[in-house]
Amino acid sequence: MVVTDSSRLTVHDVAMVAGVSIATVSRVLNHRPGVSPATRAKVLAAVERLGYRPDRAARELSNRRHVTVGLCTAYGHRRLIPFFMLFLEHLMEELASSGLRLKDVPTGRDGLPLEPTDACMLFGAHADDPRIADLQKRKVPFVLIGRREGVRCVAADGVAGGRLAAEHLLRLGHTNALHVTGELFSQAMSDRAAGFVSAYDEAGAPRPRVLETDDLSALGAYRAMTRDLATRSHGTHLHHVHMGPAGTVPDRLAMNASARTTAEPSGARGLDYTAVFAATDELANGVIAALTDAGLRVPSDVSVIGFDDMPEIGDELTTIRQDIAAVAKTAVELLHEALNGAPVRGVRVPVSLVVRGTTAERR
Amino acid sequence: MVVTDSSRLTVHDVAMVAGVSIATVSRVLNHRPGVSPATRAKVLAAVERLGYRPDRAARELSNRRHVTVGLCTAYGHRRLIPFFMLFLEHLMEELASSGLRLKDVPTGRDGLPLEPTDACMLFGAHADDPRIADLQKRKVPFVLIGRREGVRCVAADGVAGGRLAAEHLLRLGHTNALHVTGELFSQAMSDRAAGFVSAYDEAGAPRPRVLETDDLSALGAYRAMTRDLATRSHGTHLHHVHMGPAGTVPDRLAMNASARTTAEPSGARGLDYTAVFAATDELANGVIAALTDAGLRVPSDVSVIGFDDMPEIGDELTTIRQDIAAVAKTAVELLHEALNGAPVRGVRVPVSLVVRGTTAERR
DNA sequence: CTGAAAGCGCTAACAC
DNA sequence: GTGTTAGCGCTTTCAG
Repeated sequence: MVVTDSSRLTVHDVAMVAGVSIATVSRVLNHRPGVSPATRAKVLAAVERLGYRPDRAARELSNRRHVTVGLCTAYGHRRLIPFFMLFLEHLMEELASSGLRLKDVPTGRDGLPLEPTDACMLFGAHADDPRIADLQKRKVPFVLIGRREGVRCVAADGVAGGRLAAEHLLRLGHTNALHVTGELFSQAMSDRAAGFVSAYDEAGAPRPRVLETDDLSALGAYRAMTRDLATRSHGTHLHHVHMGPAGTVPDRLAMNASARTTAEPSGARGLDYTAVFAATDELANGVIAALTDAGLRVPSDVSVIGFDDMPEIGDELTTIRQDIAAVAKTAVELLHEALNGAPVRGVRVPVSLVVRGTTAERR
Repeated sequence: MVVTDSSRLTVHDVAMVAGVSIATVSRVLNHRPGVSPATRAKVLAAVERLGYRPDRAARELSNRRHVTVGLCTAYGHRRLIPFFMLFLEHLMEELASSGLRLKDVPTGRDGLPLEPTDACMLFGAHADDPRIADLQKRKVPFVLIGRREGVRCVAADGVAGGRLAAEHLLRLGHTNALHVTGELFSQAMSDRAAGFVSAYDEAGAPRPRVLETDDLSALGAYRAMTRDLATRSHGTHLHHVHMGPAGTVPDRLAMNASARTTAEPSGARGLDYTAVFAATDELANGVIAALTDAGLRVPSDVSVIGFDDMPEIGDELTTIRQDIAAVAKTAVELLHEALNGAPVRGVRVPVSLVVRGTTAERR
């Protein structure tokens, strides 16, 4: 009935190709010391050539000591953020196939795991996240998915992404833009905003207004946009942008980001922008819906660009793609380094612009 | 003799306690034929007494004649539906610990896996889903997460859930209710609606109006509600409810569900309802946001009840809880039955009412 | 430094 | 019916 998968690559295949024993292959794969650089290279070459991926189940079974790694994330919102789920899938895959066992421990309101774990993956750290100090004090090895001086961390390059978005928009003639984002309190959000805004500054274009929402869902963006649209169309009342706690936002952003009004009339309906950069694809979705419901067309009236390149968001959205697989892979490498007490390092994964149908030249 | 690691219970322990061999234990655990009822009972007793749980990794490794089970779901929306992700987690856990390997094969626009798999888990089947016939024709063992005469299926009892919601609302005096739901084309949605509506019918209360949205997200509900609120407040134009293809919706629902207007003035702002039953918690979230943005208070002006009891949705929502773990567990059992060619059966998992803060007595 | 061999916990031939 | 035994793919002593 069921066909056996005889084509499964094993350590034996790799050992054979590399001309070594399976034990050596295993050593190399587990970054174990005591293998000559030459043999190591041979093994890695064989792995590469064969496209070998260790079997997760076998690894788990063999590894007697299970390192459980806890997931520290914002309280109660895990499954509500699709991007996070997507990333998590990659992370679990990487973790599992590197022999580690991800334990999905419940986290308290402070975002820390309620049960003790051998290590931690930290998500969405704030500028002054207390969790980091806590983890350091308790000497729990951890890696931060994000960016932070002096801690082991990895993330997509938000600043570069914001820049790419700005350059794309400017190239299309959108000298007046709006930036819709989550709370700038978050490092990821403020990086993206910083890159975007500074590119506009450097181009000598008016500094984009920043519209923050505390709800990262499409609905959150929709509500914020709709409110903003209503306020703006009256042309008088300035929308109040809620900023994070003082000091957590880069100065260049904190200074009356919302208080500027463009002198020249631009865009449809007297809007002060002709393009929107949303900090995530999901936010972009909400932005587009709000724009559409307000009778504006995308991209002919307003261009919209997102960030992440979530596959589910649709195949029309112009966005900044981040290499989720690479981030996850790096995160796991860093975790191993943490477990082995290697020196701390942070890595930023490059992003790229994906032009699709929601951006167009300014009319 | 093999001395077992004190920390881990194994088949050996069970075999020892039951006074049989490990092979027999394995047979019992895998519902394999050829074990006398007496021995089977002894083994099960031992398992029970020891609290033994088979090791997932070992099972997977040993079961190398992999049965890959594909996931057939709506195209491109997987991660966008939190509830689905939650269910999936349970399902994967069950599948893995029963030795099956869930292969997350990409599905085509028709919802069928693009790569051949040994079996399938089918999600969200429609009344006349072509995928079912296709699977049957190709003789691929499958189980449907949903409800459908004549196929192996399991789901929470939507009809009973709708009923519970109605009874709760009626008990609070809400004789006029609105039902916000996804496309009734979906069996789950129409079951919930049917239970809800028929309970109102039987109570002699006005039949609740049904508001459908093709977007199951909170944003979808928000937009639908907001549009409805705007239309209704003028008190003239009747909102057009889009119904699924003819014949797919129970007659009792299809008949001008939206064409009735209550004679008596009820609720705030001349709304024709004082309570809303949302077909999912996520929809409920959108409904609450829309109500709130329209200046209505929940629950003092309008009561809202959801369905699913998603942990992330917040701890304030009154809802109908479904036992996700039980559904997942049953799904896997059914899949094994399918693999073994056992007779087809369908199971409905009971649901329960969870009263929290979004419902209150009608004023 | 590298290889041979003994399992990790479980399933499934194959014997009895 | 039930027990024996040989692996599943990998890690890891322990020799060489």
